[in-house]
Amino acid sequence: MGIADQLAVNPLFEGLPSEHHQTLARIAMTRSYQKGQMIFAEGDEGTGFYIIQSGRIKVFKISPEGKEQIFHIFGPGESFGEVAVFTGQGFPAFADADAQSSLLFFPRQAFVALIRKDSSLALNMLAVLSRRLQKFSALIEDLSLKEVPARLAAHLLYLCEKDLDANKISLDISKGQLASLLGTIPETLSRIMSRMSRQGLIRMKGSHITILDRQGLKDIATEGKKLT
Amino acid sequence: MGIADQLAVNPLFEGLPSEHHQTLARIAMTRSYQKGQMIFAEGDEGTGFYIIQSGRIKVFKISPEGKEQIFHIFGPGESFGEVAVFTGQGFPAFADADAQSSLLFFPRQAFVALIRKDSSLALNMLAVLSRRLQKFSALIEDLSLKEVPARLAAHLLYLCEKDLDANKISLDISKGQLASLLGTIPETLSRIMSRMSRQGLIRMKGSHITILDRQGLKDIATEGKKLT
DNA sequence: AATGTGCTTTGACTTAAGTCAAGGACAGTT
DNA sequence: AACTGTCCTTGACTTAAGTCAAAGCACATT
Repeated sequence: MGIADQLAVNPLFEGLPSEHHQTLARIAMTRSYQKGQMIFAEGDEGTGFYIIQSGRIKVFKISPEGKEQIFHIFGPGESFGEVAVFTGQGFPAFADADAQSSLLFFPRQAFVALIRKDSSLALNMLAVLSRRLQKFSALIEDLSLKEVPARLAAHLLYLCEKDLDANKISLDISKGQLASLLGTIPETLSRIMSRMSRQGLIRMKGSHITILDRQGLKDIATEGKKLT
Repeated sequence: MGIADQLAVNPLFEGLPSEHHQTLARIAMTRSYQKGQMIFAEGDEGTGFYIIQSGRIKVFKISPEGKEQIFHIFGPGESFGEVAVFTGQGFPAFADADAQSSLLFFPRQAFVALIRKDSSLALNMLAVLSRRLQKFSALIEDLSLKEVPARLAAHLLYLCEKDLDANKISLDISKGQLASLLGTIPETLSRIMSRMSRQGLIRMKGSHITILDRQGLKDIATEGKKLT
């Protein structure tokens, strides 16, 4: 499949005339990254943004003490780094490859020129950024208003819905990373998961989790219901 | 000053041809709100967005237990509620008037039609949303990676820079609201402020704060330095 | 089968921050 | 000047979650 065809099915570019996909494909540059390799650092000049062809990218921040908060883990078809393109300031976070990855890089100048010509592209971009803003709202809400069990419960339900709709989840990230995504540390996550198991809410076997009591999890996630 | 003239100096609309300011002025509707009056609730359908002419608007979420996290307090010239316009989903948070306010409301349909015609408007909107995304990143970082003294120190330094550059700050919001903006509660904020006073970092008199040791605050805000 | 390396779990302890409850301070009103 | 409501502060206590340290597991390699 050519690059233009990949772009045609991306939310950012869908609905655009196909000659624009051609143009986009021409300005895009393919870049490969090893697992663990850094893509950009916080504060780096934002010279463009990325779309993931394959692999997985982690976007995160680090505290002075070295603790890491993962903002998002992006997979194939998703884009990241757009914010710096439009603010003109540096990247607001770090990004590195969580696995061997292949990315498309869109240089800022060329992309802005394109967006100026095609308002559908602009609207698509606005939709993508708006949705990201919504996700961030949810994350802020969770971090400040809910405790860890609620965040975990919500996340498990989310995974369950988006993946296969059954009650089985298989984590594709390590529990340490999940902890960081939830704004906590592995020890705390581990303890809470075993409490949930003990109460019959979930069953755990390695990276395989089965949801046993969906309603119970919902109560913890949304109502103020406590995990004893 | 006519509405079109106000719009001309707004970041969202600057640089646009003046006939567009006329058009925008025509689709905008003026709305007034009493202090404490709700503008929209979380989940409400996003039929448009707002620009503040005068007054002050609070955007926030509420936990099931009733605790409130303020996301942002917007003042004259700032806009809010744009996200719902582009996602098509409901508003992701609550908004109410923190003081008697006068707003301009831009209905979604008409605005999207306009943005479709003028890519400069789209780019301005992208810049505004991107900047908001950056702010959210900072808030997430603070909430999950820093403790309250660091957040407070950072906020005081921020206020000091944006307002008059002297070392005097006068809070224009209540300390209770400041607590919520920092993701904590009034009691905790109060204790930390008095610790900072005791250590000679700041002087406090009502809603007037003087920064005595800028470097000391910086150390607490950015380095992992503790407040004893 | 044995070794090692990197996750994950568990336990004992510490700590930051929240809760509850009681005073103060202050501004506006009568 | 006394009253009232609101906001702010302080104190004693509780609790969620982080730290540190030690096993335990699991999987890959030799």
